[in-house]
Formats: sequence, C-alpha cells, structure tokens
Amino acid sequence: MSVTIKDIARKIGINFSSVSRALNNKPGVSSSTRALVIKTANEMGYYPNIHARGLVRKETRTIGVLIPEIINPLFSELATSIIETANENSYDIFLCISNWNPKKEREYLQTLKEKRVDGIIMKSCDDSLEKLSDSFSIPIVGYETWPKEQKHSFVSTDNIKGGFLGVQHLLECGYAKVAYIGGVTYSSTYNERMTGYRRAFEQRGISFESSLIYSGEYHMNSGYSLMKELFSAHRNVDAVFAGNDVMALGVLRYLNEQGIRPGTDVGVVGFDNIQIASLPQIGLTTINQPIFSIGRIITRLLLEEIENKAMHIHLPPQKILLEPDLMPRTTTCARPGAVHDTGQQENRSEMMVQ
Amino acid sequence: MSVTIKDIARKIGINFSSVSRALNNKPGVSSSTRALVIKTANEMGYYPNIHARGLVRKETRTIGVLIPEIINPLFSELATSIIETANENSYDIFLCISNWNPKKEREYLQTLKEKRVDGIIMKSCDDSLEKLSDSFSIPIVGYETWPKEQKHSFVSTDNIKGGFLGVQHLLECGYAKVAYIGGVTYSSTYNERMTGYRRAFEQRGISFESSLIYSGEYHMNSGYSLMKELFSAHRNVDAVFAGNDVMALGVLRYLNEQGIRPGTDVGVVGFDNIQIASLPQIGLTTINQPIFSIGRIITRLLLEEIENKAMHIHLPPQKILLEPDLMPRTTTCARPGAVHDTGQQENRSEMMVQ
DNA sequence: CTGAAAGCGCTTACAG
DNA sequence: CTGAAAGCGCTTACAG
Repeated sequence: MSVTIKDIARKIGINFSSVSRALNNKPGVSSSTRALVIKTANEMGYYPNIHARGLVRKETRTIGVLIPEIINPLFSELATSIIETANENSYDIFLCISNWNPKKEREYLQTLKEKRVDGIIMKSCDDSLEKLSDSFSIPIVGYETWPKEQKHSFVSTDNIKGGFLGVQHLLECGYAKVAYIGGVTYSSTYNERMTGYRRAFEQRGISFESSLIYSGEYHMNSGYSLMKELFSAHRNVDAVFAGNDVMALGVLRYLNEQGIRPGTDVGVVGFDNIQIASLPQIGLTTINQPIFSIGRIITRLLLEEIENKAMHIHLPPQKILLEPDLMPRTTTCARPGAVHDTGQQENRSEMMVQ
Repeated sequence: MSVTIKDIARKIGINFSSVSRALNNKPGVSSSTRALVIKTANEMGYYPNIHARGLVRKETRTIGVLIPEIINPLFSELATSIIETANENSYDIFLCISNWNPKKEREYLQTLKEKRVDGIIMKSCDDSLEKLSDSFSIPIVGYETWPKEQKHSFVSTDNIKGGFLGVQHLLECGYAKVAYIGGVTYSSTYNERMTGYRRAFEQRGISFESSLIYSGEYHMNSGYSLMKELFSAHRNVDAVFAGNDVMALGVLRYLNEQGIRPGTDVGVVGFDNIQIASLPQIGLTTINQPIFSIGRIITRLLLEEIENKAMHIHLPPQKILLEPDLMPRTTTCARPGAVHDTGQQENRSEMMVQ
C-alpha cells in the first residue's frame, strides 16, 4: 500500500535502519547515502507513519481540545488561538465537542487518553472531572471551570470581577431592577458571574431579589425565552445582566420584537465581547474576555508542562486569572437621576452626560 | 507507565493474546477468563493504545477536517455538523485551519497523510490540490472548491444559482446600480457567485459594469473597506451583492457609520445565511446554504467511501449540488417603480407592496 | 559509517 | 480454549 522505510532500503540495497537515520537527520550515515535515501524517498512518495513512530517515541505531537461547543464565537476564537499557537510549535489538534453534556465530556476524555494525545486543553462543563482526573498522567490545562481540588493548571478570566463590573455599571447608570439571566447552573461561570452580581448589590448596600435570577442554557434561544419568562413575571425589570453575549442577543431579539428599546427602556449587559457585540446595529454593552490571549497562554502552559513531564520535572499547577474589561455601548445608558460616572466611551447620541 | 495487555496477562498468568481476544470480544476465550480479564483490566485502569492497534488494523477511526477558518459561523456550523455525524459513527476529528493560505493548506494535507487519517473532508482555498491529490490513496470529499479534473466526490451549494438569486432579487426590487463585493479571487466561490451575478444581468438584458466588481477577503473588515472604496469611486451605487454574510456585515457597518439606511438607501444581499443575519437588528437579506445538511452529507459520503475502500469497491466520484434559497429581509426592499414581485416574506413596515 | 536485533503495544493467523 | 509466533512501521542502543 504505502511506501515504508523497508521499501526504500530494499531499493537502494542498504539496511532500513540507515534509512531511518538518514530521514531523521540523525548522525551515523554518510552524506552520500543520506542524500540518496532522501532522493529515493521523495521519488517513491514516502511519508512516515506517525503511529509507528509514536509507538516507539511515546509522543504523538497532538493535543486534545475538549470544549462544550464551537458555534459560540467565544469558542471558535479560542479554538483558533489554540490551533495557531500549537501549530507554531508543530503540534496538531484533536477537536472534541462535548455539547455541554457532562457524559459526553467524560467519554471524550477517555478517547483522548486512548489516542495518547500529549496533553489536553479543556473547558469542563461540570465538575465531574474531579474523580476522573485522578487517573491522569497526561498534562491537562483547564479553561474556566476547574474542580475545587486543583491538581492541574488553569486559566480563566476573573468571572466574579466580570459579573461585578457589569452589574455595577448597570446600577451606576441608574437602572433600578436588575435581573440575572444566567446559563447552565452546573457550570462554574454561572455561579461566579452571579457572585459578581451579588457583590455589586452589596457594595451599594442594596439587597438583590433572588426572584430576578434565571438560568437556562448558553444559547440565543434560551436568552430569548428566559427574557420572555422574566418579563411576564416581572414587568418592572429595567435591566438584565445576561450569562453571555449569545444569550444577550436573544434578550435583545425579544426586546426588539416587543418594541422595547435596549438602553433607553431596558439596560442589557452581556459577557465575552464576541465580535458581533461591537456591530453598530447591536451595540451590546458587555464584559471583555481577552480570549485570544487566553488561547495562547493556555497552549503555552500546556506545552511547557508536556516538556517538563518529558524531562521528569514536576512543577505545581498554576492558576492564571485574567482581567475582564467593561465595554460600554448602546444597550446601556445613564438614566435621569443616575449618580455615578458610567465610564461610557461609545456614547449614543441620546445619552445624558452629567 | 501505562498498563498494557502484557501487564494484565502477567497478573492473571495467561498469555497476552488471550487478553487481547477477551478485550475485543473475539471468540476463542472461555467466558470465565474473559470475565476475569475484563475485571482485571478495569482494576488496573487499562485503556488500549490506539496507535499500536491502528498499526496492525490499518485504520485510525479518525478523519481530517481541513477548512480555511472557524471564526466565520458558516464554518463553525459546518464543523459542528461534521463532528456530530462522525461521532455517531465513532470517528474522531483532526481539525486543521488553513487560514485561507494555500501553502499552509498543502502542509496540512501532508500532515493528514502522515497521521494516517482514514479520510479527509476539505474546503480547499485554491486549486493547488489538483496536483497533490494524485498521490492520494486516502478518500477525500470536498466542500465547495474542487479542481476541474474531478477525482474525488464533493458537495456544494449551487453558488452560481445563489449569486443569480441574490442579484435577481436586487434588480427586481428596483435597484439600478448593483455592485459585487467578492472575497478571495482565487477561490471558486468568488468566481461562481460572480457568474450568477452576471447571469442575473443577462437575463434582464442589462449589461453590468465591470468597474463595480471588487474583491478582497472573506472577512468583515474587508467588506467594510471595500464598501468605502466602492463608495468613494461610485457614489451612485444603490445596491451591493456581498461575497458572504461576514463581508456584508462589514458593508452594513460602513453604511451605518455614514448614516446610510440599508434597504431604503442601499440594498445589501449577503451569502450563507449565518445565524446573526436573521437578528432583527441586522435583518440581512441573504442566500441560504443548508450548511448543517451539507456537513451530514459530506461526512456520510466520506464514511461510505472509507468502507468501500476497505472492501475494495471502487465507485466513481459523486458531485452533489444543493439548492440555495433567497432569504429576503430588511436590507432590501421594493423601490418606487420596481416592476416585479420581490418574493419578500419578512416585509419591513415601510415597504411598498404593489 | 553500517547492519542486525530488540522492542514499542497491539492483532491475528497458526498450532496444539 | 489457549499459547507461541509473526508482523504492523518505526527508532535506537549495540556490535562490528
């Protein structure tokens, strides 16, 4: 079928181990036979069998990436960034999509072990990994979610602070009844962003109403229907902190259908700062995650750990928290009687500056 | 390091070939030893080494997916659909992003060969594959772009018809000066969609102006700057057929900045029908590609070819062309004096119905 | 510099 | 039903 080093060796009339040495730039071959081997290999259309090589070298130059989805631009940007960084270091990517399904996540983790990837980058959608990861000799770096007992490094935006910044902004704008429309309850982001939400209230000495806290899924349709639900129960809500940008788009869609103006009538803040959020027609105020940096940092961290492991160096796991930023746009604006500076940078024309 | 079948065999005191048979549900082991093997394997935390297995079975249960990017929702939706279908058939995915770079594309193709993937799904960003694919014994199914000499199956939306539908719609709406702001010139989609553009003019007996044809990249920023360029050269242009939705978003952004109303002042039609296009704030008229079906069809076709190859069945390559659909929204509308039915379904309130 | 051998972890005919 | 052997395609000490 395919050409092997034995085929090449037979053709030239030398031992196949010399072919291997020649092809891998190892010492121990005369430059003349080396040249001949390379020439013949090209002529015969030879390319190495990575599995055979991996079997003896015990590395695959492949890293597994396990994320909940790829449709949300946050994750496609993360994946792009990871792939780029990995490729620069001649690693390839195995992509697994858990679809926010903890069971599927565990199955994939198993597959990645069997595929003998050199390392894993993952965003767990629950904490089920806690037990599983015990049996892991493969380096893993996590994004966002990580179990309490931290056995592996992970990188995340500071979700608590992000939630705090978003809700603080809404309160400073002068919105009075601020709801939280969060994503999946068993995800760490749901809880951390809610903690931020609470702290913003605490800081102002206001108590928040737990009846204004909703949860669903990190999808647009979920944002849409939760907003509908919220409004039919609490007509006087005048601001929403959404679990992420995609959900916020669903919220905006509902408001649009109802003829409710975002910003002026109801303030909306998202999370992630996906590209679409900055489109002038959308103008979604949101919390920025430096997702491209996150991808690079995670990948570099993982590659370091892979190298360290190969050299039998064991370093304690790292925890890297990145700063979120408030991106004020047109879905929030200062309201009559607002007391604080809103930090607004991209003002809408009708906005009141004090 | 890891547990192997030899470790298990040694522990139980049997030959490792029996362990293999037991673990793979092959006949030739007593049910009692089979049970013991499975139990012991679990206790020892055994999982098979896929590379060793692949080496002898000559399959990897992995398919390579080589696409230009993943940020454009069209491609993340395609990837999602491919991954789902592949997983249902217990295949995993190797993801490669060429970044619209023909050189990188060729390198990746090489990598995929070395990784011994069982098959490849690819969207080529140029026709360079024409030579390369000669040396291919791996089944490949293409999306969109394919070389003239068709040696492999491929699946595509009918881009010519799509271009035709979009521009026909603009002309029927009554727009007079319709520009084409296309993507990468060396991509097949650029050319096919332009062919559709031309045919729509021909059908009406109008000649089109080649000075209104622009090309750039399939990104938002490119749409933005090409629109700027177009407008500074031809102020009287009143409609744009964009190379894809992402470019159309850039066009809309520019119009928005200039205070030009899409639809009323300048008609805009995109291509792809990515989710965002249907947001009420965007309301982008576009050509739908049934991208989820495309992903399923491509993957199934590839899996069939992989099976056929294993059974030494050789079938001629297939060419599957899917129907595009016009999705009329608010970035186009019938203008005073328009002669034909526009087929508009989601009318904007100001729209004139005749 | 070159060849012969062992071995990576598995599967699969082949004997018994 | 079980064991011993060959082999998948490669790398890498070990002799010469």
